[in-house]
Amino acid sequence: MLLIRRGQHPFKGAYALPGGFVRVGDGHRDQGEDLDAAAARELQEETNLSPAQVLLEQVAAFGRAGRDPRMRVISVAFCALIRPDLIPLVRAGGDAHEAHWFAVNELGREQLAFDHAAIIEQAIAHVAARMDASDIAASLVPATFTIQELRHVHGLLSGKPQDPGNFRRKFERLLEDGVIERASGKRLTASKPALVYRFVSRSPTPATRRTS
Amino acid sequence: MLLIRRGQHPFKGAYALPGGFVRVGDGHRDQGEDLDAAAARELQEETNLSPAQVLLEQVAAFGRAGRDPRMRVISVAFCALIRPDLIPLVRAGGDAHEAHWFAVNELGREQLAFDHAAIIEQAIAHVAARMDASDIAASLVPATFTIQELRHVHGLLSGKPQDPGNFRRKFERLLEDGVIERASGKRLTASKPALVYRFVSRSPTPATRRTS
DNA sequence: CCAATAGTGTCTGTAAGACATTATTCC
DNA sequence: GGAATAATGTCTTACAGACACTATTGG
Repeated sequence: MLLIRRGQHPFKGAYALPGGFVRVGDGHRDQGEDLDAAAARELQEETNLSPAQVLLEQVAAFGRAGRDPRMRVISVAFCALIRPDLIPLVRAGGDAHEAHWFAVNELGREQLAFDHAAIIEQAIAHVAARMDASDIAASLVPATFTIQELRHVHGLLSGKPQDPGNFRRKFERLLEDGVIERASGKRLTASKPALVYRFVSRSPTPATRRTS
Repeated sequence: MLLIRRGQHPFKGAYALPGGFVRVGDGHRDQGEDLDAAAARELQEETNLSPAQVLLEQVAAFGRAGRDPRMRVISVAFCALIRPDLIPLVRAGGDAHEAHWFAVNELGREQLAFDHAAIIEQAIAHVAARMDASDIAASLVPATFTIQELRHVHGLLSGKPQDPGNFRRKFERLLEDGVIERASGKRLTASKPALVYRFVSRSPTPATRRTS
C-alpha cells in the first residue's frame, strides 16, 4: 500500500491514504468531473501512473460524521491495483512528499489517520472477494510470472496459503481457457528454475471498471 | 421496487428512486448525521419502516457529472430489502405522493429518471452476489415460507430458475445448520399443501450492516 | 551427493447439474 | 380417477482439500 505520512495537525505523524477532492465545477454550466475521473486524476497526480496501467475500482463511500475533525467530509474510496513491475515507475509527486510503501497489515490502526484503517480493511475484502476474476490477479503480478508467484498472491489475499498441487489445477484451467500462456525464458532461483507465464490479452488496456 | 413518479421538471412523469440529502450540519460544532443514519432516516420518512425491520446496505456511490441536470449531485445508493409481509405496512409519506411498487426489470431504462436504471442494475447485482448469505434470503421472504417460495427468490436473483431437487439439497443443509426450522401449519395451494419454514433467529434485529 | 525449490500424481469428500420418480391434495 | 404441485431419489461430473511423490537445478 502506498501511504503518505501526514505533516500537519489532525493525525500528525500518522499515515493516510492519498486522496483529494472532486472538482465539482461552478454551477449550471460546468458540473466538474466525473467521480471516476477524479479518482483517475488523483492517481496520476500522486503516483504519475496512467489509469490505463492499473485496475481502478470504487470500494465504497465513507461518511461517518466527525471522521475528519476539521470539517464534514464524505469520502468515496477507490482502490488501484498496481503491478509490481510498475512500482519503480511510481514517482510520488504533488502533495505526496512523505510517501512510503507498506505491506498490507504492516501498520496497526493507531498508526493510521482518520478512519483509513477501516477503509483499507474494506478495500482488502473487496479485492479478495473478486480474486476469481482474472483481471484482479493480473493486476497484482508482474507482466511475466511463475506459478508460485501467482499462488502466493492468491494466498495473501485469501488469507490462507494455497496448496501447490491444488493451485496448479486452477492454473491449468486458466491455461486451457486461454487466460494465461507460456512466456519465454525461466525465472532463476536458488535451485530449480521455474517456467514463466503471462496473461494473454494484457495489451488492450484493462481500463477502469464500470461505475457511474 | 418502490419508485416514485416525478411530478416536476427534470424527467417529469418518469419514475425515480426515493432519496434525499445527508444532513451535514453547520460547521465545526455539528457535523450532521452519519451517512448510514441518513439512509435509515430517509427509509423511515419515505416508507415508515424502521431500519431494524429491513436489511439496509450501501451499494455504491454514483457521481457522473451531469447526471442531475439541475446541479452537481453525488449520490450514495443504498438498497433496503423488505420482506413481503411487511409491504402492507409501507405507508408512502413525505414527498412520496406518487409511489408505486414494481417488479424488478418491469420498467425500461427510458421510464426511469436520471441514472437510476444503472443504480438499480448495480443494486441487483450487489444483492445477487451475496445471496448465499442467509440474511439476504431472509429479507426477501415472508416470516414463514415454503421451500418453493425460497427457491423462486433464488431463481429470480440468480437469473436462472432453480431446479427443485437440487435446491432442496441446499435447503436441507440450511435446516441441518440450524439456519432454518419447521414452522407449524401448511401453505394451501391449488393442490398439495406445502410445509412452511422460518428462519430461526429472526427476533434479534437484523440491523444495518457495517460501513463507516 | 545434498539441499532446495519446481512441478506432478492420487485419493477422498462435497457439491452442482440434469432428470426421473413418488406423494398428497383438490376437483 | 385425474390434474396439479410438493417432495424425494439417483446418476454423473466437477472441483477442493490433503498429502505423497518426482524432477531439476546450484553448491
